[in-house]
Amino acid sequence: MFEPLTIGELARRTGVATSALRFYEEQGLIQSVRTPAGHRRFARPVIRRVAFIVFAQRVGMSLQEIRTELARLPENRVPNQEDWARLSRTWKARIDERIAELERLKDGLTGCIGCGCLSIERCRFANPHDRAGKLGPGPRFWMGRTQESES
Amino acid sequence: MFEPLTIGELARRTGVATSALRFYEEQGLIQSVRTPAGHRRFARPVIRRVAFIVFAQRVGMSLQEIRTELARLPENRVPNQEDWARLSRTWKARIDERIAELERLKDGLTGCIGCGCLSIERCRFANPHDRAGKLGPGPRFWMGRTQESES
DNA sequence: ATAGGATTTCAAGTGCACTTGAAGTCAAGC
DNA sequence: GCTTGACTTCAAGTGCACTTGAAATCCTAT
Repeated sequence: MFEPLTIGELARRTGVATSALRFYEEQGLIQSVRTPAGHRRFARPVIRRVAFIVFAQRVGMSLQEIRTELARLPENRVPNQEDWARLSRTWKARIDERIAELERLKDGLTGCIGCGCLSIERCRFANPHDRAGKLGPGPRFWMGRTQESES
Repeated sequence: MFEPLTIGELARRTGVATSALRFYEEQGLIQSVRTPAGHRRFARPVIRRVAFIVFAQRVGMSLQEIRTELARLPENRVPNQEDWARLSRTWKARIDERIAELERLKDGLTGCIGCGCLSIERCRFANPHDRAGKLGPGPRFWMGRTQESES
């Protein structure tokens, strides 16, 4: 059988720090089995899972969202190529949304800021179609900013 | 003369919370003068500045980077349309970089994850051209992940 | 047998971009 | 005069995605 990986090996193969891998496991994004001594052993398909996490983060997704997405993979067997391809397809759509948003922002840079008639209040570019996002504290990157100005 | 704005008015006109506006001022991103009573009064061009901050954040820039960018505006006079248009041009270029990166990620989703031959170690998509970014703790969104795996 | 590296857990710290709360001052309407 | 709301400062808290450090254990090589 294929040898499972130690956390150090997984770190080297994915470029993700061991501390991050432990964190991902704690958050339920990846799994491991333990040796009698309590050391983690990661099955080789975990590499791909971690790779996906890295990709998705760079697209701008939170670990929360990524967990939800990974949950769509089969649990009772090793995900095959088609499973990953299916996930990838929905993510491509998400990336396209991001790209579309960036295009809008680019236009808005001319329409709202570059020009003289700035009216950010009703600017369709700055707040494209009110994505429902987490409001509240913390970075709000990519989050639609709704009417939360105050009162 | 044009009436300056109270912090509440600026908040309403930009959709940014007063607490955030105070934070931006503290961080040197915007400025105000004070009334005899110590209340802030914002000149009207500040609206545009705040709008730019909101845009730039949605593109994925940190306040640090935005401050640097805003520093390119003239300090001794109210920025005119050409000043803003100049800033906007460089930002359009940045947005295009982001879009290009997203396109690469989209390809990588097929090349690295969707297909069967995953080799994240030397994946050109996951780590396109090693942007020098802050490494270390904190979210690393959009940051090039360099060889920081561990020894 | 022992040194050195890899691993474990757990608690606490970090950076960013804010928000929240307390305690007080100021301004406008009744 | 009094309430109401907007404003002030300052300290502390929040959410995310981790990292760092301490103290202990495990594995490997000499």
